[in-house]
Amino acid sequence: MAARLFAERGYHGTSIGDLAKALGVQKGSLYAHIESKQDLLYEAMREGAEAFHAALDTVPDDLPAGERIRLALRAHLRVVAEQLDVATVFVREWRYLEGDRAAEFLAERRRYEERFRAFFREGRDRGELRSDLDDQAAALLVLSAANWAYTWLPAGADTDELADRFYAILADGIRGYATPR
Amino acid sequence: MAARLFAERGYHGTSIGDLAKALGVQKGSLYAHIESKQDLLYEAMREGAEAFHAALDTVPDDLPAGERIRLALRAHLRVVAEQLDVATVFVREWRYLEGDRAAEFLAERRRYEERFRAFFREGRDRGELRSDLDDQAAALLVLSAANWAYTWLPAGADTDELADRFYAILADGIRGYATPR
DNA sequence: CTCCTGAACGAACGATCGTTAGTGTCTAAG
DNA sequence: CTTAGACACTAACGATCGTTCGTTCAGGAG
Repeated sequence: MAARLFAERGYHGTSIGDLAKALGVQKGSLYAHIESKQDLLYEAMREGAEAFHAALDTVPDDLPAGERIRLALRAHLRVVAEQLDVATVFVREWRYLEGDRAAEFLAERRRYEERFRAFFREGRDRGELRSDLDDQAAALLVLSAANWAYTWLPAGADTDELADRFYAILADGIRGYATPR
Repeated sequence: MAARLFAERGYHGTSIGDLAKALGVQKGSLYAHIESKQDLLYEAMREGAEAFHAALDTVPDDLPAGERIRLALRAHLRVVAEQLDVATVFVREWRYLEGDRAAEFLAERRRYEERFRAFFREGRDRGELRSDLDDQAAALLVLSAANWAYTWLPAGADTDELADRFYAILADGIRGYATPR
């Protein structure tokens, strides 16, 4: 609920009064449930972190690297489309977290991105991807597409198909067969 | 100057007092130069729009599509690294623009992204890229990497080399030569 | 029934917000 | 020398901010 307004108007652009009105309640009443506005931001961030990690957990370990990347992209985009508000807070509004909570977010995100990077690194090391693959750049490219998705993904989109289209390009590239190097 | 604080703390997280202090001036004094806080956001957005378009203008028309995409990515990342604050406002803070100015931004961005998409569409139609290329998805992938860059690009990075690394992956893909389809 | 607890209320708090107004000072053109 | 304009100052405006307070009320436990 709070995530929706934070995603819509930004953390600093959303007042306690706005949140209270959205809940049909006086603003003072909110403090029976929270200690501060920061709490609401923190809760939304936690929800996002759990959703993204849970989605990654559904990717089987015993598939080739390419398949795992494709499924990881599917999983990520699904979270964005199904929990757009929470995903938006996780990707964009987290930076208004203060103190330890900002550090906690950064650790959470680092862990998430590292799980992604591992797909590429392991895939190359096992010979399932190009032996000359720049795994850092490749991971960054995919993570960029994933992290930017909240800006354009419509709420009910077919994210599986979209992820597959991204992956097809990523897998084989855009160069024409007959194009000279 | 205003762009720096907007990028750092967000538009709503930056007060007129903050801006005045950064300029070594009393906050009332700012109103000899602007009409409202919105003006500063608008100016930063305009600066960003001009920088990105000017960068795209440096890409020659008479190169193969692949080269133009590579150079466009170079140009974009260079703007992000060299004008990080303004780029951040253009990519993230624009949404706090009100009224006509929000619409103006959207038109500006649509135009920019369309120039990018044209590289892919024309490249495929001319046979310089894969004939079965999903140009919409490919453009979205590159634009995502471009638009996300402000979150991780260090200020003095070698963006040309980075752009080339991205392009190498985009051009030939990540799949191993011996990997079965 | 009484008691306790959780939740909501309405009013108020001090702080800060963006903005305006009136005044003073410096500079450069007439 | 006078004047106009640009720019900075201080002070204050009404509005809104996040938060606290004392109170009321409903419902379940004893």
